[in-house]
Amino acid sequence: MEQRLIYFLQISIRLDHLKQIHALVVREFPNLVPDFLRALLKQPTIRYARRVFEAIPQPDSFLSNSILSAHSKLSLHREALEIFFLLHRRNAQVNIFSIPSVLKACASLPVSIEGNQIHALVPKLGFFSNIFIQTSLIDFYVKISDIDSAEMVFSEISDKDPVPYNCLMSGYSKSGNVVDARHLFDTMTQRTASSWNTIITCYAHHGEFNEALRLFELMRVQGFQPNEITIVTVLSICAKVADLEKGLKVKKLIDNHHSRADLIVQTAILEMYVKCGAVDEARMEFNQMNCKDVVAWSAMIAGYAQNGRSREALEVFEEMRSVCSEPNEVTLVSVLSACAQLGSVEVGEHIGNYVEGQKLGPSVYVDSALLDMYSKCGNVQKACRIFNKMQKKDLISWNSMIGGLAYNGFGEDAIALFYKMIEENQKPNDVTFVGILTACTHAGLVDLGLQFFHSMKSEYSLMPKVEHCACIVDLFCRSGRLEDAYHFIRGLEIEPNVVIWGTLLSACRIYSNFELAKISVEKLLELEPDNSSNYILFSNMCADAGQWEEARRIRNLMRSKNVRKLAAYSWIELDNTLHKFLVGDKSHLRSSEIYEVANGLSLQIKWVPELDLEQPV
DNA sequence: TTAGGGTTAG
Repeated sequence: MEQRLIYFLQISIRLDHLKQIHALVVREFPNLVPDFLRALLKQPTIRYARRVFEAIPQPDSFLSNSILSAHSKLSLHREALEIFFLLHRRNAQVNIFSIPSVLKACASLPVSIEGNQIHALVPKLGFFSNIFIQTSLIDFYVKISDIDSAEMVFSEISDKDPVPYNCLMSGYSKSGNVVDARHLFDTMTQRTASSWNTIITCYAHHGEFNEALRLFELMRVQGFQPNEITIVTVLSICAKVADLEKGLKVKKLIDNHHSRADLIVQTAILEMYVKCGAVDEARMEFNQMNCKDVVAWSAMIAGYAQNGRSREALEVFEEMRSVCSEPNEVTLVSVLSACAQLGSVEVGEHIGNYVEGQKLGPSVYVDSALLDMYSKCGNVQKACRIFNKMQKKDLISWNSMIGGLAYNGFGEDAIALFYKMIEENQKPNDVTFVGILTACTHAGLVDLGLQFFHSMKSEYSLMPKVEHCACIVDLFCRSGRLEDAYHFIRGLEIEPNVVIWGTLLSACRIYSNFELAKISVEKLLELEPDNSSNYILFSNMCADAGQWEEARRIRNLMRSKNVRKLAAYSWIELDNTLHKFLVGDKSHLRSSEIYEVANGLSLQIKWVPELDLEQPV
């Protein structure tokens, strides 16, 4: 009978059944109460377990620890803490095993006062130098960013056990102290694969990818077998540096020594392919996965979106929904990013309505992605409504809204929003300045734009990047101040890129400045000798100015380099169908209808150079 | 029954 009861407990999750068994246990088999309780220590029944436990007048320490660790494992940290302090108030048996669980709860919440109280209790309870307690204390202090206390506990350890070293090392890493983390690593006499993982992660988090990869090599030279965590860490580094060759070498290690079945490892391989631009290989990896979790689906969707293949990203999302996989915040953000790139009003509205209908809690990530999508699809009003409704805004929400207003031609609103952002104590970053400088160019506010540009360094300690300089060049060029633009370019500390010279060249065509055009085109032909538009623009200018010899020289140069002109395609979406056509294209069945709709509703028409016509200019 | 390190995003 007793065995059958325990069996029923293991398979029952319905509360009414459990209550019946509980009644039977209490009445007929009181010695089975601890077994009954332990059987309840799983996700669906843990709350009932706690009520049963609290009704036991004097639980032994084994049972108390089981309750504590079960709560801790299920991430019910607040409850674990309450149980511990209840036990302590009741003067119940608390032994050496209780402390790590409850410290883990304090570290995870995190709550520093309670953690400090437990630290103070440790000597009172007679637990002086237990390595598990000391390690948990270090971990707790690391998680509450009290590195001094972590160091103090560490200095009391006489044992050379690597785990506390790993904990403190990760503490140094998290507080940005790479030097001390490395010093600690170097002084370790006993290392484990985890020690190597911690130091490799430390360098990776601080952007020192080459040193991280060097340590990975050293780890193998010293005979340490990389585990799944090493592999995932190193694959993520290969992804960040877009080193496909190295990534493939790491992948080979898995084929030789590890099970490929690990979903996290497979997702890391997928991500490595994605970041190296090998999306088709990523898809193959994705197809090979036996089971796919939400992370794998999201990674594949983001992979297509990040590589400009938005339609495929949306197809994967549809597939995900058709197999009843529940999307999370990250999935939705990736899908919205794909819609934003697509710039399609209809698809954007469709996905936007779906996301808004998901009844998620407020999410700054999803809301920012939503407003970004709406503004990139041209619906700034809707973007503003979302932005205004957001209870919490972070830097990226502000940047998305400022950029959204600026790119849609609402320059003055974008600038007003920037002042509001400063008023609300949100510090801007370099992306914010790309937004407001763009706003100034669209609103023709040259002086204000220059003022913002100079304030980057003087007020916000931000070094202007090449994209900010390009904005200033654009600012001068749009108001016809070509000489100022050129003077500005010459004074730059950073190397001007194709955007900068290209902006100047286009302005030279508009304002017929032949001299500056010549200078710009020479730079452009150096930087991108295969771009046909530079040759064409300049040769047309030469022709306009009657400089036939120069025009011929440029065209010959273009021919000799085998540079061909790309045809400009325009496309429009109508009734969920994408219609593409060339200039003067009469072949499209509904092109007249499309023109009509486009003109009447001022729908977006984008010009995309795409096709090599294989004909000389 | 007790400790450390990893994958997806605007």
